Amino acid sequence: METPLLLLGLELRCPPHLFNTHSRPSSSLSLPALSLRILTSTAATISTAVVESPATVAEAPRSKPHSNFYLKRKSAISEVQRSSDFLSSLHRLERVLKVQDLNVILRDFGISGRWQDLIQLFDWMQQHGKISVSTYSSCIKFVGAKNVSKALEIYQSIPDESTKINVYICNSILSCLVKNGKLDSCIKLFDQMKRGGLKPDVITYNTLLAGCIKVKNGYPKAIELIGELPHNGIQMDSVMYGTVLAICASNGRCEEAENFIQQMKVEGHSPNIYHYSSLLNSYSWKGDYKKADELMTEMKSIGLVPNKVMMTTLLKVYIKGGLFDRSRELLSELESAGYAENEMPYCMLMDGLSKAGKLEEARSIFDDMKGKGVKSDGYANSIMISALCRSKRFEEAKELSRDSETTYEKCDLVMLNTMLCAYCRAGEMESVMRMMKKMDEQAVIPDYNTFHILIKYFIKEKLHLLAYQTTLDMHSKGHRLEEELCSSLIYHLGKIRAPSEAFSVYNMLRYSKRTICKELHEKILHILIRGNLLKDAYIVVKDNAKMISQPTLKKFGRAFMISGNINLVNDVLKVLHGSGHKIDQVQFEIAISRYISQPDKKELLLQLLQWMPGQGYIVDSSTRNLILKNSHMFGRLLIAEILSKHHVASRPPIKSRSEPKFRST
DNA sequence: GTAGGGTTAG
Repeated sequence: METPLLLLGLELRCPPHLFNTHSRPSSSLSLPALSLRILTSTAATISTAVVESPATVAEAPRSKPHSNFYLKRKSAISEVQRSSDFLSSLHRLERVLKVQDLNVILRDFGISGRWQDLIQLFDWMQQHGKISVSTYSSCIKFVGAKNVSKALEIYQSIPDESTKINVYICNSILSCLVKNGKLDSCIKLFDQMKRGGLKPDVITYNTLLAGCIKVKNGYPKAIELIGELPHNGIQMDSVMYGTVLAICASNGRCEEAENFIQQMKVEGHSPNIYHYSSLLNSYSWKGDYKKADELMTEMKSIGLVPNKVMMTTLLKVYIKGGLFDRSRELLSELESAGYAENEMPYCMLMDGLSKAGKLEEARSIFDDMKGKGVKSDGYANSIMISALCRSKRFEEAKELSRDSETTYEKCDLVMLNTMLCAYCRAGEMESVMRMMKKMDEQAVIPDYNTFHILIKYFIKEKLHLLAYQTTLDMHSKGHRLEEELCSSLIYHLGKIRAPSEAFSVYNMLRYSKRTICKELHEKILHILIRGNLLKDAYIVVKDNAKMISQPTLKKFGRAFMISGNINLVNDVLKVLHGSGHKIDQVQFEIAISRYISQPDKKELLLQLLQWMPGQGYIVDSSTRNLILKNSHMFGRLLIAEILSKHHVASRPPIKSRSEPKFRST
């Protein structure tokens, strides 16, 4: 709910024209970026020199006594920080405190979580014109950690266009968006900033890249961003290689990860434990334990000691590679190193074993873990419940769910879903309802899985209308519907004579932009015809005629001729014919007799009769007689003229006259 | 006087 609102908010609050300024940042403002670039891209000797000089400058004042004014400012800062009514202290010390002093206080408020004070101070600084670039960047950083839209509001409130494209401020707001998982809006804003004249630096790009790590489609986006670097004169640094490697790893691109490691070595950066961790993680996708072992050897040879993350990741590789004996050994190593104090590595192994069909071995890890008193938040139980369900041991799964409910007060969505699933599979209606109530009470927002589990269960319990309601709910919450489940629901709704509900499910599926299987059109068509929802049936036919079988089209055509909306009869016939379907005589007969019984539709009858010969159709003799008998209603002359065309058309063409010769005898 | 990186079970 919050996401779309926020995204919309961004667009509303950042109309493009605000960014279309052509002002450029002053040269002094881009200096920090320049010095960073020097720091990161030059040889170690130079960078040492650059780093050392500010350090000596900073130490210099210590030998000299501080000026009176400096000491006054210092004490003013701490007075405001400690004051119970800081606004009045501020008012009193207004003349002493410089902008940078206020910034110090602002950051202090941010670090100690005094949000209200931070906002008040920021407002005060704005009102008194004591505001700088640092004020904005710090304020956005701290506010954004709690409230992104407020941070965006602050960013948008910056009156000066050139300040708005200050790289520090831009990095700060972009980082806020990334940290809140709003990569799309982040990229949008970034593009606007660039158009406004922002000169992004290495940190800007790294911030954006960090946003690509855990999103789907993050890899191509990252590659695109990396492609922009040369154009902006930016060299990748060690941190950026770390980010990029993490992206490769989370997308299973191990070859690309290897290439980046190679490239960074060539550029003179030596990989650290983070770089190696990501490379190792990239091997976990295919469970490439051979490469993982080689990597561990290389890493140790250059003196890096594997840490908890590294060893846990290695465990993941072994599990994925199906090396369960070595996984158990490694788990023991983690235990003795003190790296298995929480349930995570046990969970990984249990899950891997259960997915490999080794339920008993998973169970033994689970019991082992419980016996050791490993700290658990309930995930281990949840994995075990899933494992039991996977092996269709629903009674045990249900028992363990009960157990989890009493042991763990707090349940997250995944745990709730797992228990819900267990109760559904075991057919425990009461418990299912209890879980739903629990979710409601804890204000847990159901996800795709929750809906899927419930719908499947309701269908199983023949609560088809409830399943339908839940599907509507699922759809309205923006979740993708699954075809197989919908198809089953459509079938059952058809059976219980709920054709409009069935059609609504069909439409939700159809308009969620996916290609759906051919049989579904046919299935819904039968339901609609049986339910006499012929106008809806017509829509299905019109859009999918090519995918529907001839007998079903025929069935539809006849049903429509008999009781479909008379004004649509000609359209239906044209659509059927246009799809390549050969309309049979019976359909024309029914249509025409209906027209005759409703003289006010005579125009439609004339249109139909005029249309038929051109498509190779003629009326049969009984229909012809019927028309002639009623021709006074249409004008005898006109009817005679039209029917004469039917007569001509009824004669076989010259070519086919010779056919009987071949066919007979 | 401001901004940036790695692993994790369901």
